[in-house]
Amino acid sequence: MKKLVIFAKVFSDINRVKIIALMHREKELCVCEICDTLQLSQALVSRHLRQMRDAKLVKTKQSGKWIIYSLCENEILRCFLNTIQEDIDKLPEMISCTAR
Amino acid sequence: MKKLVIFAKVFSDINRVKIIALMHREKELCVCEICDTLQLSQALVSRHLRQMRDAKLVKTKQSGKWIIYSLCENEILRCFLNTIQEDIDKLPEMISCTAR
DNA sequence: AATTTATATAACGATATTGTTATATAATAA
DNA sequence: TTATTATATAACAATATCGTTATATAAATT
Repeated sequence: MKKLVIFAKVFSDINRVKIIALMHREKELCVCEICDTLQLSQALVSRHLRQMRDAKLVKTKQSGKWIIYSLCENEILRCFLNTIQEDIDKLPEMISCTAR
Repeated sequence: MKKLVIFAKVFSDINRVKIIALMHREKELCVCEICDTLQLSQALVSRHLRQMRDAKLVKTKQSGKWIIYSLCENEILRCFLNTIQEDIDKLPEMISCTAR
């Protein structure tokens, strides 16, 4: 129940849901790709990612100067994602990090 | 996506999740049964129920001076509930409204 | 070594949410 | 009609959250 509440908190913000949806579609993303694609400030995205990481919803790996984020495998998350399948198609087109 | 966010907001508070879990187990509840069973103040329960009603997660019917609350049928809700099946068994024993 | 680039964090004001206490409303019982 | 009971709402302080701006850190490039 506590875990559900922690996850629900993550899903209770539209920008975090967009980030999760994008991450689901693209599998792996660096921070600047999220900022550029969703048109959100770097500081905001960084903090949202931190919250998602604290909730153990995303994991990271370093690749040079980039931090690559991806979703963790999780039943609650899978269930959540099922409910927004149509919205995932409506996400903006990916703006890739060309430097990478 | 908006609907998921609205629902997630409801699920982002432990007391609301408890109310929903109890309602799932008991099907129909008046406000005082929720207060007594979960040991929460009437004003607090009343406001939580309002939020859940605004999110169209619960419906009500009047029965004399009691307002009977029950869950709406809903895919996202069903999915949420699946993730907390074990916790539902751990909920406190029902304190029924004897006057009713 | 100095600069640039990617990301994280701190500080801030604005707003939202929580739980409480007090009060209002509305149905029933006396 | 008055009192009681069930529920809703308003007002409040405490705390949390959001998005912003400014700054820190750390890797890579020059």
